[in-house]
Amino acid sequence: MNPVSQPATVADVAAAAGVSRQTVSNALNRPEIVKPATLDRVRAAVEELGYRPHASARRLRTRQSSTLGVRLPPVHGISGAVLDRFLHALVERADERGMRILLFTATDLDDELAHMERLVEGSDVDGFVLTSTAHGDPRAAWLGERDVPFVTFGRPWGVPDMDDAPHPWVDVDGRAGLREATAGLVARGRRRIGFLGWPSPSGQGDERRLGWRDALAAAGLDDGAVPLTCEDDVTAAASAVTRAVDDGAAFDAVVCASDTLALGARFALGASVPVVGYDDTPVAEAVGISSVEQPLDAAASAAVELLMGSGRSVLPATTGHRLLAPRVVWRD
Amino acid sequence: MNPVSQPATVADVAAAAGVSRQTVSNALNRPEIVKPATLDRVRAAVEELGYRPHASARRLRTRQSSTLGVRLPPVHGISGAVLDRFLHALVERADERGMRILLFTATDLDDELAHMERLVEGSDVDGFVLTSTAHGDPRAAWLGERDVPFVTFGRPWGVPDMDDAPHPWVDVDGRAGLREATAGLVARGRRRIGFLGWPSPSGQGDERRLGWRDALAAAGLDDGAVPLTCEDDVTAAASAVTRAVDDGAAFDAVVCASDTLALGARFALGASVPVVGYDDTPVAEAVGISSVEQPLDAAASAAVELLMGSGRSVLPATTGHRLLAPRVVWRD
DNA sequence: TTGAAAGCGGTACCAA
DNA sequence: TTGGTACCGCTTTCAA
Repeated sequence: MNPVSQPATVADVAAAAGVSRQTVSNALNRPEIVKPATLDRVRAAVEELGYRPHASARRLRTRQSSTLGVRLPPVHGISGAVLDRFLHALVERADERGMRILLFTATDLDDELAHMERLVEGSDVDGFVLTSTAHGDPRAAWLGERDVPFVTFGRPWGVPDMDDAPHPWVDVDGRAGLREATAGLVARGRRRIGFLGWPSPSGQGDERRLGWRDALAAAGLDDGAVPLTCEDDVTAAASAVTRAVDDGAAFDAVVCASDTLALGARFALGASVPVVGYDDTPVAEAVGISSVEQPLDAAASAAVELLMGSGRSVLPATTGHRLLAPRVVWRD
Repeated sequence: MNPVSQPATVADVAAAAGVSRQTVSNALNRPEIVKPATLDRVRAAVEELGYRPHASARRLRTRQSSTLGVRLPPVHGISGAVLDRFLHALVERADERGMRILLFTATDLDDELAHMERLVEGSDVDGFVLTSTAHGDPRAAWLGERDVPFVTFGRPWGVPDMDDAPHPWVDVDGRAGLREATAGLVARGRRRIGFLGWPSPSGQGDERRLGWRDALAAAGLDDGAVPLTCEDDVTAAASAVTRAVDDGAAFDAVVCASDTLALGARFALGASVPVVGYDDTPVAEAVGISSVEQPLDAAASAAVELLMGSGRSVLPATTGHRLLAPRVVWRD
């Protein structure tokens, strides 16, 4: 294998193996229809010449890009690591199926649509993995009209029946996560467990609050429990908690809708009052705050599965969804 | 423009405009050699048919993938946001030059080489942007041997003369950053400014420590100033600082090699002693710690420029480098 | 099971 | 300035 010469083509391999180009192609793509002896010869030639199929040539012919488009969202804040880890897992899971991840960015929804249009019409991608969708998301409509396969990481908040959503989605069950977190605190002897979340309406935030309520109700502790809310900001969170305490609230634990909020709560309450955050970001780990960890690897797997079934190419637009259970990482 | 019919090809456009396929191609790629009237007809036809060039077909013919490969590094703790923001900027800057970013992951260096080999040999990428290189990095050698263009974000630590490195690189001048941070503290009246960094040898860490020393020396404050070191971990950092204080150190400020360390220092010293971190991660912002911010957008621009010059295609392996000055984000 | 030929959608080259 | 033709590397179709 000579690293400096021209890359080998099927023709070179065919010549070396003493077969036709077609047989080489078959040997690579449908080995079961090629006679074993021939297969061996071809494989030896491939090895010897260091042959690799030319991706663009194959894509031109097969009309498949074997590529998924993913938008890299603009801001990230403290929870940016979540998308990061999801993306990492996605690249790996996609790679296992012979798919690659192409990134794009956009300044706003219009710009994003324009980018997606370019990618689709240039046959650069076979589909998309979108993050965070809201009701009436124009991207979903646009893709749906054109039968471009896609899956969202995040429920399509606002559709009447999420079990019958217009497109496939994967999400993490934040309600279950906060239920588990709250129940865990109850099991640790806590009785006055507060919740700090975002102002309603907020799809994920409201779900998480419900999980807290579920657990309180199950433990018979929900008398007069009032959720606190503030923007997703450490300082705002600390103020909100401090204010509540000044007003007479006596928390012996707080569960939060995010690690940002949890960090604020921790600052307000000190280390003696356990706090549970959400997303298990590096900050939570660094500071020693318990947190609800999203199963991002499983989410990536599910996204790929919804898009590709069990095969190696993207299926025509499908439906279906997966709601994955997170787990609490305790750091007590 | 009918969204459901088959995508238009050059032949369709040519027929509609009453010209040859070649003229269509020229109109798109070298409009200056086409007669204005013809150009208009072609453009009208393109518009009407909603024509988009097929990216793979073009790439097959031109033998350019117009794609750069970027490895998504595995985990990245609290400073993961840095790479995230760099990546975001890179996608944007690359897009402006008609380049796209393809991601790959790898479990270790061997795996990474294998991935890179696949991408290069399948003509999937024209080059790479690598993050964090060390002396004798096998990737650099491998790419160099094959004349695959690449640029690293991070200096090639360990080469004898970085101004004459074997490959182009972009980096941020951490020494200047810590110099500025330390000088800023001096200007704010601080006199006993400590440094908390990583154990030597550490390319970036050692540079940052030098910046601290530079500023102390310039202010005549370097008598007996001893740097503290520990692993990049909040708890370890807090312990290291606490231990130093117990041993008699009387810091009235501390500059750190990372936000992680800064967070630990803040925990150990409280908010009354100013602390400066590095990377300006969301955590620093959230907690209100000053921090040295890397100019990631400029770094991405520089990376693209080193790879592509001012044109729209990747140049053959070049050399050259850019050392960018960071700035301190003060949060006092 | 293997081979020959056609074509995927563009662009390079050269002649008109 | 424009058009004709070959051809990039691969896979599909059809015949042998």
